[in-house]
Amino acid sequence: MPLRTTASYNALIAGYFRNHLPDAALGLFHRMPSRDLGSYNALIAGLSLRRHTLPDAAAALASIPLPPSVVSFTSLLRGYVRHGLLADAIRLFHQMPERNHVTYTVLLGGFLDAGRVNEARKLFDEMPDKDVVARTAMLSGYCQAGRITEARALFDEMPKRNVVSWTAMISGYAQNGKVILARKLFEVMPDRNEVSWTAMLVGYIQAGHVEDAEDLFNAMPDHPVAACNAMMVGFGQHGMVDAAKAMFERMCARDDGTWSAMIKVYEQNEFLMEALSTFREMLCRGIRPNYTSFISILTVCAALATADYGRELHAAMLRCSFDTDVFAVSALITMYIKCGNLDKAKRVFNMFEPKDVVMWNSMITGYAQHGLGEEALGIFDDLRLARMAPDGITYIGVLTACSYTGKVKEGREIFNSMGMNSSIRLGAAHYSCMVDLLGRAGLVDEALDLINNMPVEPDAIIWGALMGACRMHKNAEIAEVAAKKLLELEPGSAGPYVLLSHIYTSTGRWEDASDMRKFISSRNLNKSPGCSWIEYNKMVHLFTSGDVLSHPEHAIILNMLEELDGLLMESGYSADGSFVLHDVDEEQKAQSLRYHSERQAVAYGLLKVPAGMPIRVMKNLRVCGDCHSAIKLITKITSREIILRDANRFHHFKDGLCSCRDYW
DNA sequence: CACCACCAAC
Repeated sequence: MPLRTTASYNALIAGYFRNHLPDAALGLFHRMPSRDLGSYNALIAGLSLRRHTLPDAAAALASIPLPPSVVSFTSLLRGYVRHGLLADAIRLFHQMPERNHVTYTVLLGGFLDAGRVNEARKLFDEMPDKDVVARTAMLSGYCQAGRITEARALFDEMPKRNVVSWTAMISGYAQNGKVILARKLFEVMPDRNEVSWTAMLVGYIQAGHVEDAEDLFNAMPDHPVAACNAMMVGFGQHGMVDAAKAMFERMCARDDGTWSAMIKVYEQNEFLMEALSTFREMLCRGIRPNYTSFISILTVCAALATADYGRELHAAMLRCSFDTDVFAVSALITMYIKCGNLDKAKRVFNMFEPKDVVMWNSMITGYAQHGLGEEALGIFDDLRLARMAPDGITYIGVLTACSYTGKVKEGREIFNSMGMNSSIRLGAAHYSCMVDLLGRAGLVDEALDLINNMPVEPDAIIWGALMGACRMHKNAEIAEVAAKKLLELEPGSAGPYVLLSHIYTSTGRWEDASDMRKFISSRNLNKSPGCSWIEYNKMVHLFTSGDVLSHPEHAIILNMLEELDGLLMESGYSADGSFVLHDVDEEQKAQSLRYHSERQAVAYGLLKVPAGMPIRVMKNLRVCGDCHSAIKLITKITSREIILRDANRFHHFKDGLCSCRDYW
């Protein structure tokens, strides 16, 4: 048996740590015949990889029987930086007996990751001998902060540049929307590696130039996995799912990023089932999901509202220690919200520190979607107490909450306060929230006034909000104004015609209504198909409007639907026929109200979901008004609780009432 | 120790 050197043991220890086998590494460390400083350094570096073993790394450093070297200290410093413990890193840096250029560069990276660019620059200036690595780190720090002029100045000042510095500068231009400048540098750089090619490729993809990206991809000497992954994402962003899938299938060397890119492509293009099955296939092949694939799959879960699967994912995330990442936890919160589990969402939210603005927004928007105005405003107050700066999306959430709960006074105050806050740019989305708020509250004239005086061009969403308000408050005159504008902006869509005919009907203008109906049926207008689904027994059961027969258990579903009809009739319910018309845009070929997809899903839920458990139904479009009334009554007759998530919001039905208070 | 990919809210 060959004699093993201490150095080879040390290398093996480092390898075990890198491959997520800390126990094997520790075992070997304790078993090895003799240890040198390199062994202790490997141990410290390994224990610094995971956040929860950082204290062990610090203890190991303190207990080395030999005098520690710069490398020993720097390994722990790297651990602190990696896990965002910048205060500890700074403290350690100052305690260190000596520092080399690596030490400086590690801490520099810490400042840059935290966005503390000016402090990074201060440290950089204090650095005795600045090597090309430190310069490049500083340069890319400026680029990430969007300070491209300073980055370029640093680049021009550099005494020596290597391919990494060139690539950093190219990437900086590319990420800051200067793809032409990036290309110019790319053309003149002395030598390129595959990272340079990939950086340029990503520049094109982020600028939305898929064709240029494809040309560059074809010109590349070889195709690194990162470039293929980026290309897939680029295809996905342009709806080219087939191209992305072809790339995925052609690739022989896939990494975890490839899998998460494929899942992301499916998720983004609403191929939700494909996203789920791809994630499952990845697990089957024994590939550890990285946190990005968790994020994508949580987003899929949120869209499908598969609560049980979502809970499983949460458990898996905890096992992988991904619950420390803001992005992943935000996705988790949104998943719980969209699955209707607000308590759990709030608990996850409360536990996570430090929260970023997106996380606050997730929570505020979540409450708004559930029609919980008080709670949304409460979180908004907490946000301000925490001295967190709200952004434009925060206000969309808060205004939506006010709108859904009729808080006109609060909404007006908040809207006006936005104008004072110079860091918030008032966009069309904010105006549409406000138009919606005023319109729902019956202040249709004021809403029209607001539109006429707004500084940005009103879009289809704004006119649509006004139109909806007109229908709610039976204002045919303003509805016609809004419809005309809507038809200019979106000539192919059926929505405005349908709304208009509905308003004519409800205001007694029968002839106009009839003309409108004829017009709608004579033209082939865009109608999106309505569908609803329900998660049962780890499966998603999908129902489409007017088509009961495609479900394998259609016989019992039909029975249930008929039974429900009988019960509804007995309690004096009569179908509101006016919604048949309204539903032309919502339900493709709606033949009968009771075949609406949400009604089928509710029937299936009543059959399958155990008594005492709420029935959770999802719908891709806005809930039909007649179904809304029927479901209210169903909860009273059957003493069941039904939670329906439609395209806009949640409806919690219980004891014959809905949480939206019929205001939606 | 620096350059490329996979990443949350509307």
